Amino acid sequence: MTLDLDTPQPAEAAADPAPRLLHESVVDRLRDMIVHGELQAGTKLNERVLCEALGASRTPLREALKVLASEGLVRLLPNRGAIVAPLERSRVKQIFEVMGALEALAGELACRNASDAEINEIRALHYQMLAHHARGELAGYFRCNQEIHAKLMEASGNEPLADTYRGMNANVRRARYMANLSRERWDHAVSEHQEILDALTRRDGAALQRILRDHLANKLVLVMEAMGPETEGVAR
Amino acid sequence: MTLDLDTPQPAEAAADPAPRLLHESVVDRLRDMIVHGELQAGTKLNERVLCEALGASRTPLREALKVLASEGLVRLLPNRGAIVAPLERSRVKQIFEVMGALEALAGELACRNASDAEINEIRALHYQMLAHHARGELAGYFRCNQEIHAKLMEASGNEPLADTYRGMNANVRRARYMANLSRERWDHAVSEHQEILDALTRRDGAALQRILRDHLANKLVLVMEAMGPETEGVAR
DNA sequence: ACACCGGCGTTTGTATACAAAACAGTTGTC
DNA sequence: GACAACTGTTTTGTATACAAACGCCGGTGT
Repeated sequence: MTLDLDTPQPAEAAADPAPRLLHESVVDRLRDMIVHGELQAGTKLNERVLCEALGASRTPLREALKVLASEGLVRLLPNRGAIVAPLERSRVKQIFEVMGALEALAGELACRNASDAEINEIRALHYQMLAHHARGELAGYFRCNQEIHAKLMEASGNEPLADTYRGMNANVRRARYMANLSRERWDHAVSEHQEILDALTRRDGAALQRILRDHLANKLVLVMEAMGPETEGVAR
Repeated sequence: MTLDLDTPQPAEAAADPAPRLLHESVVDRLRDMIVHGELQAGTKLNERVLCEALGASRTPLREALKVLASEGLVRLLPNRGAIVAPLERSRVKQIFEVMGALEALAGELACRNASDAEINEIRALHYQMLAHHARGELAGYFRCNQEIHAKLMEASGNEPLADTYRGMNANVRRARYMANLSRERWDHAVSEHQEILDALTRRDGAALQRILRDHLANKLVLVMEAMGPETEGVAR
């Protein structure tokens, strides 16, 4: 199947055509495919196949693979091509540790720097998430959840922080999808999100830090359970 | 199923020549040149010139530029080539904020996970650094300083953390060199390092976190002074 | 004189070509 | 019958070729 890469870019104002680099489009598309599980951990990335699938030639594709490798999503095996990076259990744990620190910092900064409009946007997403939760719509819930955390990062006003968080998140999002929430766990996560929103509204940075750290620690437990006792990705 | 404790790859024994990818060598060389100031912020990166200088052809060079761009060291201007990423004042500040959080986490983890041998290695570097300080050798002092912080990251046992820190550090190291230490400031930095070593020796994670955060905050003040009131990098 | 326009050289973006390395299937030998 | 070496094929790693975009410079018109 052919994948439409050359989107007409409806984003920017009509003035600037915003010439996106081809390899960036390829990076984004491949990252999505990996994060969303279309390309599973360990699968071999055959250049010819991907070139045809993405409608690009080898040069931008290989540039994209190098970038994804530097992000940790792809592993380059010298003279043997590339595979989707395996998700090792220990590595996921370590990434969660880092993400915890990053989110805590973001919470502190957001309490200082966020505009009221940004907080209200997060509030809106929060209620949207509650709606999904009430209906038991897991996919929608996850989407809102991710968006809330992304917005929080944005609201911190620290771009390198948000970028770094995004990169880490891409590495573990595959695993996050695996976590199967019991109703009880799910309810608990939602209540934590309520606390997050409250602390942010009060602009209580210290409290928000603590909650965010706990929230992520709890999430880690779920993911670790879901990943099972052994490493998920194929190591070779 | 069986627990494969025996890793299929018996680590990097001396036997394996470890075939490094060409583009990785190029990335490392270019990164060094940027970090050490041979390539100053804003300078145009002409592909042909760099190809000749590095003895590689355009393909691996361009792959390297894409990777460096994803690290934030290079800025790609569509259809207009690449330049060394400018160092904006606000961005340096933000990166320091993130590095502070990362170092604090590393300190906490290192107090839990570091082996005595690792701590002793850091102690050795610390005394080496004191020697440079006593002789007023700024370059040697900086080198030891960087190594101590890198070792601390390593001792945390969290590889993604160390990698992220390295990436951030590469972005601001150019600025760090600019900081001109008065004797007083320098002495203070050294005394902070003494506190760092003490807390690590006591494995007092909470204290180490606090010290590391302060240490980096103080460093930021120096760097900001050195950078002057305006952005340093050429922004065009 | 100044502003606008078109040609020309340079540089980038992309595609393709070539060579070396790895994998698989086969065959020969022990 | 099994193991090892060989060869054909595929796939990667690198280099080069081609086309479009950009910027500069001179010319021309007002």
